[in-house]
This record gives sequence, C-alpha cells and structure tokens, in this order.
Amino acid sequence: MGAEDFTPGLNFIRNIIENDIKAKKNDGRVHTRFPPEPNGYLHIGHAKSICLNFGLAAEYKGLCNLRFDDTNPGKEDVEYVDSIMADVRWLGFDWGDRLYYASDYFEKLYEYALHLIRTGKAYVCALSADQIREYRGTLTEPGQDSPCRERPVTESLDFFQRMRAGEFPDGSYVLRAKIDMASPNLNMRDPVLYRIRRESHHRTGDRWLIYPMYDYTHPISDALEGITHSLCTLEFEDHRPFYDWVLDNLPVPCHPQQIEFARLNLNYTVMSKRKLLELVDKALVRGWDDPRLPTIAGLRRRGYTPESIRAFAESVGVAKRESMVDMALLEHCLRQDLNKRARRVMAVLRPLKVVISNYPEHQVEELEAENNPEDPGAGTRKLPFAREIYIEQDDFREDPPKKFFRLSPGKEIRLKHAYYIRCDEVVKDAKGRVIELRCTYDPESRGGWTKDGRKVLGTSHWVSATHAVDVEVRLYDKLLSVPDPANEKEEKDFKEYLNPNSLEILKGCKVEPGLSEAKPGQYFQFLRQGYFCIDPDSTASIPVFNRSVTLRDSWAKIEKSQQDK
RNA sequence: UGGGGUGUGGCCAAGCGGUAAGGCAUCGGCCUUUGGAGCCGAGAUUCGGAGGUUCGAAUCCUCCCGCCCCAGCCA
Repeated sequence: MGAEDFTPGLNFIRNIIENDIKAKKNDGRVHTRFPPEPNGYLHIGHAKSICLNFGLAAEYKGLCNLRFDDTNPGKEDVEYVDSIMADVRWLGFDWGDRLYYASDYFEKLYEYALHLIRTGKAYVCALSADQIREYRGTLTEPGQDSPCRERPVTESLDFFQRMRAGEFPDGSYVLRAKIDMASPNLNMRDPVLYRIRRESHHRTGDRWLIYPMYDYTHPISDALEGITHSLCTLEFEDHRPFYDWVLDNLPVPCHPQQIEFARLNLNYTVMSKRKLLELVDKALVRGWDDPRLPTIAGLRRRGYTPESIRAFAESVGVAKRESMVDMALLEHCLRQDLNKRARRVMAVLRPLKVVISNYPEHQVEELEAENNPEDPGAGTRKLPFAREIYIEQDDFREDPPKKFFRLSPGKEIRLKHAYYIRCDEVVKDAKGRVIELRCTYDPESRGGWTKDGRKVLGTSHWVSATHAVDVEVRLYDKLLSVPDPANEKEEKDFKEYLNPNSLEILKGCKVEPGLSEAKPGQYFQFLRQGYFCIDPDSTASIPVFNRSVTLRDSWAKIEKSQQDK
C-alpha cells in the first residue's frame, strides 16, 4: 500500500492486450517473459521491463517466464545469471517453475534449422564476415546474392551437420536464411542463423560448436514457451519482420506478437552496460552495487525499496517515444514509500556541542519520542537528555540571514521532543570558528511546549553528547554533473562529466543510542535530513549509514533564492 | 539520399472526431513539536509547422520540419 496505491495508467500495450482478450486471441491468455542476456548486472532500465512483463501477466491473470538469452557464450557467465535471479526476486517477482534458458533449446533450434534448409529457406554460406558485409549492400543500395545462395539442399544439409560435428574452423561457414538481398530492411538480407564458435558455454560446456543467433533464437523460444506478447525495446522494431518470418516458416506451436516500447532513460546517470562496466572496471565506483549506480544492486544498497522501484516503473509509463525521465521522480517514489514506514530517529551529521548551563550537571532524563508521526502504531521510544548535547552545525548561525528560523545568539528554538533552549554565548577557537554554544533551557518547556503559548520558529534535532554513538555516514549525490552528456555542446567522454562530489564520507557523526542496533534491511528517517540505511561495510564498532535520499528541503530553496538575488 | 519509428506545458504521459486526464518539477497559500509529511490553488486559448475535410480536429487527409533506430558471424 502507499507507494502503489493508485490505479495503473493506460498505455498502448494494455490497449493491445485488452483488445486481444476481447477478440479471444490466444484463448484470452496473457503470457510474457523477461529475457535478459546474462552478460551484466541488471539496472533500473531492466526494472522497467521486469515490472512491465511480470506486472502485465499478474494484472491479466497470466504468466511470466524468466528466460536467459544465452546464445553468445563468450560474453556470458553464471555470476550474471545468479545476480539477475536475485535482483528479479528482490524486486518482488516470481517466475515459479518457469525458469528457462535459450540454451535449453539448442537441440530443437538445430532441428528447426534443418527444417529451414530442407524447405529451401536456409543455406550454408562460405563467405567471410567481411564479404558478407560487402555483399549486404548499404542503407541505400541493395545487396548481392551470395555465391552459395543456390547451394543444393542436400549439400547445405551435409555442411550444416558437419559444422556441428566440428569439421570446420571457426568463422569458415555460417547458416543463413534465404530471404531477399534487396530488401530495404537490412535484417531481411539473408541474415545469419548460426555461426561456428569453439567457445565453452556456461551451461552446455563444450557440447556445441555452433551457436544460434538472437534473431533466430528469440521467436522460436517465445513460441516454444507459448508466449503471447513478446515485449522488447524500440531498436528491435526493424527485426520484427524477421521474427515473423521465422515463425511463419517453421512448424512452431504458436506465433507470439512482438511489441516494442521505449527503453528507460534517466538523467544524471549512465545506463548502458558498456559504461557501467567501464566505471566498475576502472574502479571509478566501488563495484556493481555502488550506491551511486542505477543498478538494481546499487539501488538496493543505497536504500531503495522494491516497492518504490515498482511504483516508479508504473509511474514513468510505457510508450514508444524516446524520453529522458527526471531522477527527481525516482527520488519522489522512494520518499513517498519511506515516509509511511521509516522509523524517525535523530542523528547529528556535523556536530556542534551545546552546553546547557542551567541544566543540573549529572542529571539525565528520559524523554519520550514518537517513532513515526505517519504511523501511530510504530510506538514511541525513550531518549536520554543531559547537560551536554550536539546539534547540527547548520542549525546555528551567528549572523542569521532573513527567514533563518534556527538558533542564533539570543534566539530560542525547540529541541525536538525535549525543551526550548536559548543561545547565550558563542565559544570560538583560535581561528574564530564556532566550537561550542552555551545555552539555557526553559524547564517549563519539557516535551516541547510552554504554558504561556509562546512560539518558537525552529525545531532542531539533537543527541545527548554522553549517550550518542559514533557512526560513519555516506552522502551520495548525482553520478553525473550534467543531465545528459549527449546534449552537451562539446562532445566529451562521459567520464568527463562524472560528478566529483558524488560521494561524501562523514566520520564522527553522532546518532541516538538505539541506532547501534540498526540492521541491514531497516529503513530510517534521520529527522529533517533524509532517509538512511545500514551499509554492509558496517562493523560492530562503527556502523556505516548510507543516505538513500534527502528530504525535500524548503529552507535550501529559500536560501538559494536569497543568494540568487 | 533506403527502410522503420516518433513529435501533447520544464520532465514523463493519457487522449482514438465533440471542444487538453494524471504524476514529477516549479510557483503561491494553509497547516505543522521534522522549514518533513499533508491540504488547497496556479499555470498548454493549445497538442512540431502549414494547408485541407468537418457544424466541430491533438485526434481524419496532404505537404513540410525535427529527433531516434538499422549496414555484428552482439543481444
């Protein structure tokens, strides 16, 4: 509830599905699949596809398969299949017993290839990769037929079997579909179906020496699994005629419909596998799960919830137009989710000591504090209050600007859940930096109220100096310093636009005592600052917190507009 | 210059011939023991442009313009 408590929007895919159901197409069944290639970690863009495929299936009481498109052994690895399964599960989706691999179909794919050869729809070609490219023609000129195009069926059959048997070296022959070398669609100019590759496959080992291409494998895999709606991204639009050609020319069980939608783009970050890999390889980030990355693993570590990511995926919609979604929307989805469930706690990130001079020297009181104003069921906790406390450095200004409601000399503020304090004296070090404040408190204001109804403008969070626990806090900011490097006048490498301040590490932060027991998987709101979670780098002595997202900060806006003037 | 797509407020996105949903962001206001949250309100005389059809068009037709994708034995 909460984050996903709204009706799903309309989109063109839902329209197609609903029309299909009305028309009783596929007996009214909806069966989708999420088909990643296990050659990298999943990111938020994949999450969109996962939510779409699994979400649509659930919505129409259908099924969604998880299928690994593992037809290119050189790039793939079990490390990736494991991480992909973990990420899909974490996002909250269940493929039941429908876990498939394209490599499971290698034998059938081979049989189907034989069928194409026998029916004169495919032939073994001896042209080299370079020659094939030359023969393919260009965008504006038609291609030329391969000299092998009219190779007799029996001969292609024989050659193809010998390709499988390992009689030929890598790259010497390929199997090609026989379609139309003059087609305006390059994908129809006798596309390659099989290539010879002496490469060990992460599942089939060395059993195969020939591997089918994606364009040939995908439609057949879909058909074998009884997929009804095969959703993929826009760049495959040009491949659809071939998808249909394969299914039209083979005795497959059904003919799924390929539907293309625009992939997700998010500003201030990178989403391409190549770039993510480069950041990881060059140690520009701390790994695939670096909280600055838009990978699922990174978002998880950052403190994003599966619910917030699902809400985001629903919220961005599905359409065919290329778009760039604002990071602010993702952040909004997290805040909206966490606002309802995150326990409020007090943490002082940049401590400034405050001595309450009229508070009895060794006295300690227990003050009651609510855990979440949005959820009375979350209960309350006790907070120790004593003579020496810490407040946030930002909550004090010796020379306050207009509209600054926080502490300054002679001014009074409320300490959340505690007392009103007034600043009497500012203590500075030799360099003139403020290192301590001497304040007096109003004993009548216990709990944060006074009988005289006097109002204080500001409320600060605080922590008892003697009871606070020391922690490390990691603050994250945008990965890139510009929304979209591709839009910059000068064309530079994307790494030139990495935000140098994307990570700020704060040590010696002071948090309320209860937080020493914080566990991974728990979400907190550090009052007035943002949402935080425990990082796996935490040790028994020093907990490490990640800032998942800041709170909206209207003071920051006021301050900025004052500066702009 | 071949083919395939796509153009609705700053960012997304509904709309499918009957007179521009919604979300994010922004700006006001209310409220508040988080300058949080919440609540209320504001903003496209207009849907890439120009023509046309129609009583009526973002929706239909024509032409033009912009942007994206395609010449891997990658997916």
